[in-house]
Amino acid sequence: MARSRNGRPVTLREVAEASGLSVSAVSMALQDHPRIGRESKERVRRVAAELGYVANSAGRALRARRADAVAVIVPNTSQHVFGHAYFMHVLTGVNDVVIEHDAQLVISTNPDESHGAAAYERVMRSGYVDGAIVTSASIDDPGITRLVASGLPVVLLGRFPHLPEAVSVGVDDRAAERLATEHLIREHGRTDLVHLSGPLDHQTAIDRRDGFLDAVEEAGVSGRVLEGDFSEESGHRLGRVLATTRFDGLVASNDEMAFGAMTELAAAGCRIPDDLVIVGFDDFGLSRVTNPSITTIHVPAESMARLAAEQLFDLVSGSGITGERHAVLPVELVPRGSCGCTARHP
Amino acid sequence: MARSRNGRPVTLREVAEASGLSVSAVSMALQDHPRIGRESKERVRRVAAELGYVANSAGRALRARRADAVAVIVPNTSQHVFGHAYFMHVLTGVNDVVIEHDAQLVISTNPDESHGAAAYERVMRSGYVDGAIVTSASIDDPGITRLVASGLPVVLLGRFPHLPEAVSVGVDDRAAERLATEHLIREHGRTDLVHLSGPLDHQTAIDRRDGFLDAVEEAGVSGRVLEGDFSEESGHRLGRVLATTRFDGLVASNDEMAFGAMTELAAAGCRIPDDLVIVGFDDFGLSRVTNPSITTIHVPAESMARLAAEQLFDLVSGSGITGERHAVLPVELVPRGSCGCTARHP
DNA sequence: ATGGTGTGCTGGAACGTTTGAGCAAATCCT
DNA sequence: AGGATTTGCTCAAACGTTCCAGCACACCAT
Repeated sequence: MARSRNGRPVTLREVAEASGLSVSAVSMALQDHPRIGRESKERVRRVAAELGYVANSAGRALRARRADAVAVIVPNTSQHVFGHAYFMHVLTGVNDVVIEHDAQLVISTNPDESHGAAAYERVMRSGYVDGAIVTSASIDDPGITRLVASGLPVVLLGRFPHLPEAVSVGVDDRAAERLATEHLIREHGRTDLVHLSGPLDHQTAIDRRDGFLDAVEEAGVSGRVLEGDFSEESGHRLGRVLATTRFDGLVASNDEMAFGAMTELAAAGCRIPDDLVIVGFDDFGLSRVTNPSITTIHVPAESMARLAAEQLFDLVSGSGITGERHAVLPVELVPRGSCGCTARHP
Repeated sequence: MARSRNGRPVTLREVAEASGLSVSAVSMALQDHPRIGRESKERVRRVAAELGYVANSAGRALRARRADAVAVIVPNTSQHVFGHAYFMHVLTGVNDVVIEHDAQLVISTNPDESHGAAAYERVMRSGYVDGAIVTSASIDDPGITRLVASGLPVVLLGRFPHLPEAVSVGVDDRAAERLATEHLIREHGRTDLVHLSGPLDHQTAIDRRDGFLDAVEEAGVSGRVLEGDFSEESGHRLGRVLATTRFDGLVASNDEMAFGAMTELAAAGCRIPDDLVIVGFDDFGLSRVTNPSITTIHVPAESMARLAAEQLFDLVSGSGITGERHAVLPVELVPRGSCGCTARHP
């Protein structure tokens, strides 16, 4: 029994009439307000269930000035940059927390950024959501800067050094890429390294490159940097370029690029991991299933997203952030076949 | 300038005061109503932009009885069944259409189904969304049945023969799996086949199994069925079982299972595609990157999702469905390395 | 008897928007 | 000139909810 006689959803007023109480009393009863009697509460709950009453979210949101919903915002600039898998992990993590808070999850992407105010700004301001989690945008995305400046509750996923006032959750990409590079140098004795970087207008790409440079500098080994765009295709392209040169270790700034380059280099006759060792970054799925599997840095995207969502709910509720304003989660190196730490599949 | 002096977002009333018109006139001006003068419209638009006015969605939804939002519902039963990649394709497709309609996209999963009314039913009834796209649920999910019965606008993704009155978009799994099986029989001369099925309380798994059986029966070759659950792990498990038996062709009902089984069988010394040919199903990403890559059936998940979203908006707007009530999209066989159609990576 | 406190409820305003009814002035038709 | 139509706007109600102020009554202490 979902809709009343007039064909519209059941309202509080109908529940009130059916239970012989006022609308206010019913509202309070359903909220378990202490000033409503035991019996009345029970009767209201029974009647509401019978009629299939569900509170209208617009009415509630209008009055209570809360939507009980948060958005995950994906600036389209990064939609191509970050592959599918990252986003899925983020969604999974955020969703868990959203469910715990009995809220709704809205996905908002930006159809075209040139077109005046970003679409996600409208979502935020319209009150359709109470706050947003923003997945890594390019370093100078004006929309993000404005969103943060507007004072609406926002938690950034990634490192945003130019927005120090914003709450963020990220990993130490620089230290991680340094770790990965040192693995190739120390454990596998490599001395002639190449780094495939992401697009250098992305903080993530910058940090990972810097970590690579830290490691080669300290170890005093050779280290070149080639800029890609985080796509498998750019890995292919750079792989073809590299096939004609000499080097013994490849540090790719994500797994897609590592895979693209690995495919090309293997096709060119390069034996992996004997002639060449490779390390990727992210561990969102791809690196585990290739052959050889790709040694990589595991980024705990789901945990990051969970934490970000928790911070966001803290922010929305007005209580302060419980954790740090700029949380940095630990990463770890996952040794696999592409550096020779585990055997190649048969 | 996003919020007015009182610290709250700018409302229609403030725009009205600032432009010397009534609230109604401003509302109408912003909707480009013919009965509002040219000059007034321009002035209102200028003032609204200056003040950073964005319509409150709760107010609008309450009055207009429309949320301008749709949900994508993922029953948690299928969250494990369908891997990450499928969902991403669905999201991408739906999102495109949602943006075209200037609407919002809500993701709704079901925290725990035993717990009375499904969570997604609440989302629908609360008016937070105008309709929903439901991704394939198990065959007897009571929540879906109730949702469809409630008369709320819903489009199902997948085949739901027991819900003939519901609008749906799917592929012909049976014909597709038959095609895949015939490929192994005709092109590769195989005569002793095994099918790894999905969980047989899912329509998709049933249809694919039936397609396999159609093909082996017609060709008069041997065909066994082993039931898995669409997970890579179940592929591993069944792969280990199969490693001790004789057969020359494997028809897996998705790519994850194909990959799991392939890994085990290769580890057991089986040469693919020489000793054994394998075909998967889905082509959501995995099958392209393994080595050997997996021959598979390409499921156009993104197109399906686009179409489903378009149907849903038709349904919501009250105009009839433009396409068929039960759309079936074509699939195609993608020959790769696991059946010997393309070379193994070097 | 009087004031004080607690309990259980009702009335009504408010949230921001849309929209039908209505109205004054301008314009048109004959 | 007189009526009909058009133009450009205003008024007020309505959407469904929450919650503050208030009221009636019962109970207690003085």
